[in-house]
Amino acid sequence: MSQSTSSGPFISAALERLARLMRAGEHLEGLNPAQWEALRYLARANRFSNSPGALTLYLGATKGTISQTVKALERKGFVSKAVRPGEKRSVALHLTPKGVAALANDPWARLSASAGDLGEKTQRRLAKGLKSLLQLELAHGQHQSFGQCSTCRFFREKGLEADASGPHQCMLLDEPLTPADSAHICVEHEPAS
Amino acid sequence: MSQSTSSGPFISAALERLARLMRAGEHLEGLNPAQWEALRYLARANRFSNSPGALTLYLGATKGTISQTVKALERKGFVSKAVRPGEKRSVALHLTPKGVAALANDPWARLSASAGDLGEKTQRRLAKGLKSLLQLELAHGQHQSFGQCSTCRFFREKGLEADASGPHQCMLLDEPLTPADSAHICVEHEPAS
DNA sequence: GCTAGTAGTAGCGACTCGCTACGATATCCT
DNA sequence: AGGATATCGTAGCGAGTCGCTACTACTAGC
Repeated sequence: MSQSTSSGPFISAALERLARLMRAGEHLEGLNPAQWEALRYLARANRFSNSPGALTLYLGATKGTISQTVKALERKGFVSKAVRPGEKRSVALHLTPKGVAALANDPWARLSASAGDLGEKTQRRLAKGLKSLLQLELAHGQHQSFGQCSTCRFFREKGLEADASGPHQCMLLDEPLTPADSAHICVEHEPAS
Repeated sequence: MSQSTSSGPFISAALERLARLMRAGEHLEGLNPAQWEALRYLARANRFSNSPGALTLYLGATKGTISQTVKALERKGFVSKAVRPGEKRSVALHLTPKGVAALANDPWARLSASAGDLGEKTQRRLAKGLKSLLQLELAHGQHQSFGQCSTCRFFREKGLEADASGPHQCMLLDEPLTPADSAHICVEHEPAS
């Protein structure tokens, strides 16, 4: 387990405080922290992943909570609902123009910018460390990884066989993938070996 | 500002999700996330910093919110209140034995342990990156740094002049500091140049 | 001693969040 | 086909967060 010279306690303390302060600064645009989280997710989710259920898995919350949050976002005009083609139980969530516009004021985007000022080497190391830590946590809690298609074990590049339907393929859902699909994150993602 | 090859977006996304999942796992021991945050702070705060006001600054919340959270912790028996000597307006908060015991099940302590498994170099780099990011964020939001005495510009080592009152001195409050005081975090902390 | 200023509390309204129960669709198994 | 079973989402409850605006109690400056 943990080592004697570990900076583990410092890491978790810094992480906790940083997250807390970001959260406290998220009462903007008429949204609250939970609603920002949902909005950011929907901006990054591909067309297989823009459902309340996927959002539930991503945030580690319960269906009821997410249902309420989505309802609030819809009422405020940041998100619209549509029936998912071929699956009448499910709902497809999309950002409205107002929702997209709101993301320009996302407090976390400012943090991204701050991170960009850090020096390239520091950034890469920080990113690597966070990735490792997140992976450990995901594994521990049995959570989905929600990565991009290109890092998924079900992703197949069509290469020369590429046709009009899209350059790549998802071997799990048996669906063609547009570049846009692949650039976003997916509920079904499983890391490639 | 941010550079073209920046991993800033990945960093903030990983940070956000990690924090969210930790938060979702914090409904334990009859406590909720806000109460855990307060409990952890009080375990780390020195005797100048165990007040509702300091907690307010640390968490970036408002006095009213903290008042409620503290009341809940007191009702549940994790925290006790006492009048602060020489300042009748203020309240000194202390963990009860039950409060100390609860921290053994702190979900974030598990993350500390996970971090300890990361490899020493990765840990140090992660810690350094987080420290830089947190400092940027603190500066941006005009927040207190809440560091340990040894890194504070008001800290003075007494060295040979040390007496029974304690080995070191706080030049701001003009108070002797025990080793325990110095090992905890302080509201009044200002980083040394 | 009067006036600011500071520490903390009280109560309101909007909201989160886990929970249980529920309706609607989908799938599986004879 | 038809019924059991599972999945997707919602409704409503209760406890609690959280920002806000008073408000009380104490302290300090002049």
